[in-house]
Amino acid sequence: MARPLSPEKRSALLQAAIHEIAAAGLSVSTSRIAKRAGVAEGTLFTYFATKEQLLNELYLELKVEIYGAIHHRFPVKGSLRDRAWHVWSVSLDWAIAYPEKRSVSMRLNLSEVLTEETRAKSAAMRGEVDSALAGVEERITAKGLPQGFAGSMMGAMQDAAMEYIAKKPRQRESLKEKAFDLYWKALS
Amino acid sequence: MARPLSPEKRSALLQAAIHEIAAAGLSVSTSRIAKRAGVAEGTLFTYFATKEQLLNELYLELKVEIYGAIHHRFPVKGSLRDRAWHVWSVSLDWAIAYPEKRSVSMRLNLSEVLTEETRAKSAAMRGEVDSALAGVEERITAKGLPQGFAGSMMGAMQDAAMEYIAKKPRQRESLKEKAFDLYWKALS
Amino acid sequence: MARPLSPEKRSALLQAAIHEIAAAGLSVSTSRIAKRAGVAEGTLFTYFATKEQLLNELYLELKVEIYGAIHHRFPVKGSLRDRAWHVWSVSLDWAIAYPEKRSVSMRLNLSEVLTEETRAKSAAMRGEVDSALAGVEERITAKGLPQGFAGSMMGAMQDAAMEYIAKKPRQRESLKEKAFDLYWKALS
Amino acid sequence: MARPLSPEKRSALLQAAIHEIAAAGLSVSTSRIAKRAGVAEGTLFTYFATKEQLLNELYLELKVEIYGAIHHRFPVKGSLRDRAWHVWSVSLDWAIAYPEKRSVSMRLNLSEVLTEETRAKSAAMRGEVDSALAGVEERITAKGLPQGFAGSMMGAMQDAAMEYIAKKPRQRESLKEKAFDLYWKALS
DNA sequence: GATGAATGAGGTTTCATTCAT
DNA sequence: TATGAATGAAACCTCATTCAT
Repeated sequence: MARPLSPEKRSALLQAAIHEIAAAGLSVSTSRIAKRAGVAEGTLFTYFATKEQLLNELYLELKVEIYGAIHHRFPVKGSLRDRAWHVWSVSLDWAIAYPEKRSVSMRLNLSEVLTEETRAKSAAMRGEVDSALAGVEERITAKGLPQGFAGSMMGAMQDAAMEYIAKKPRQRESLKEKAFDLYWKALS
Repeated sequence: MARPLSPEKRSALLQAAIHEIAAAGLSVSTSRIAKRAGVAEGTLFTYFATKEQLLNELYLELKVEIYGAIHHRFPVKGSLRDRAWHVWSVSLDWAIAYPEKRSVSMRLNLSEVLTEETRAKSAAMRGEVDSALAGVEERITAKGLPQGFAGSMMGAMQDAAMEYIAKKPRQRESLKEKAFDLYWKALS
Repeated sequence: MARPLSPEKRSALLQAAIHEIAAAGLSVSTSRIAKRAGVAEGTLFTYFATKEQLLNELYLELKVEIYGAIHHRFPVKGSLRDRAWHVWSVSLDWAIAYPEKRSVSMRLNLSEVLTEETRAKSAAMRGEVDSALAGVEERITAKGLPQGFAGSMMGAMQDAAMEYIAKKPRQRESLKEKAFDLYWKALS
Repeated sequence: MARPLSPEKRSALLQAAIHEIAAAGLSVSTSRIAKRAGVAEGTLFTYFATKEQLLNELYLELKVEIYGAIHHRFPVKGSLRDRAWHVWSVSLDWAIAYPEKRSVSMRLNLSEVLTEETRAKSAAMRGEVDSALAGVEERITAKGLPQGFAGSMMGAMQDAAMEYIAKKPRQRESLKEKAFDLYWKALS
């Protein structure tokens, strides 16, 4: 093998894509991404066959990252509330720590570039988390709401929380907890 | 001015933009929009100076529409819960009735094309609704959460509800109510 | 209609394509063609949707031209030899007069860009000429050679003649006649 | 020189070029040729400095092959007709046996990639054959046609014959002979 | 005002060639 | 020598916008 594909370059390209997309949307040019990554225009295409592929891989990379963080030190034996809190806390922390990644993830999710395959893989990852919070779903379904609603609701409430935490980063922990309390109360 | 600008054409253009953007994203070409509206490419630019302006006006139009719907038959003298329910119900109905408009609105909101001015106007309209639900915000702030959080939370929870109502349209009213119950419980 | 598509521009583009392709092959860039035609790069694509389409239309245009020339003053009542001579003479004159067109026509014919449709249309035009020379084909088939061979042979012998006429333009008429004599002798 | 250039690889590259060019034209990428030859992209350039050089060498290789076949068992002492028949027969057989090579040879001949040097070398080879058929040329020049015309005419008539032999391979020998008869009659 | 041809900058992608390994 | 990643020029085509009609 002459020169192996460099994982650093691949990372640099994905990272560059994150910055550029967060700043200017999914319509950023591949040449800007390449330039920011410090590689030639053509090089981008030795790592990702098309722009669309780059975007799909980027989305999965982000999902792997967030779900990986959730799985890390997951309180398997904790109470239901403990487990829900873990998911809430970790994913909110991630969104706060990496606002660009969160922005890119949301944009991709709303876009038309994600393939069925990508969506399926992403759903599979989400499924693992959902099953870890099975009890929450049960409470929801007991109320006559559909399976999965609790998860969506958490995502939705986190979006709301994010907005305010971004404005007042100092009160971060306090806001995180208070918003979670609301969430938990709704389910109880 | 020989022939005045025709309101019908303006509407047709906005309507066409909604269809096209919902189907293919904000990157649809102005020529597609014009074609769908049944006018010439150039005509679009006599109604909107630039594509960006078209998009901004479209966003405001959508906001005017939804807030107008909310104001219509608003139960000014109703209980706080009644008023909250009215907002919840009307906006959810609108989102269900016009999924394309909702999609376009969300896309625009996440994009970089909205000007400060547009965002400000939109916020002003939202403010009117918020003040109609002043009591809700008070409850929230009493808990130490920031002003506006209740509104964001409603939007977020509606997004979650939407997703499921779209899947099971028959249970629409039931789901709407149950999801609202959760919302209300969180605030109580 | 705002500004109608200008036949002059279309012609200029086709003419420019002829010059450029004759000089540098089918791989000339659309931008060179546009530049030579004196129009903007993008304009080429308002006249021809793709480069491939430009090439196909160009081929047909050339075929129409040559077959049109053959049909003009065709000696319908002349002897078989007269008619064969007419075809021979006119097509050779055309090739001599427009060496670039001839070159482009040959290149296109050997290329992979011509669609089935284009080939079919071209064959239909050729068919008309063939039937005007029906007697020639009969002689050929009587010898056990396949239908169409006489036509191909004429084309082939003209190619050979062309080469030398190009070198000695002064002897043009003489060479034309002598080469035709060879052709006619082969068939007699 | 540690490892000498491998003749097998050189051959494989030329062979691969033939297949690819016959299928997709002279614009095939060097990387496709290399892949088909089973070598790395870069390796192609240790055997041929540029793509242009590869093409020129390929053309000469094909010419060497065909003229070599003609020289093989050439009936030096045969009658003029015998010698002409030998050339006719061998070259037509070759074209039938290797349609891809024939196609590539024609494409290269019509292209702009052949250098003066290549054309000169090719002409020199052709010259040898021509002189072996000196008598034929004499007949032609006696008629007032230029030196070389007989050879060109043979090529041209072979092209015509090829077309039909390809369609009816079974009648190959018969068609070969009949077409040669026409050729010979024209010259007599 | 309405039309749609004209414009040319800019987008994605390909490719011959170089060069680190 | 062989490899294939790296390069960046150049290709085809799209598009927002202008402007002659």
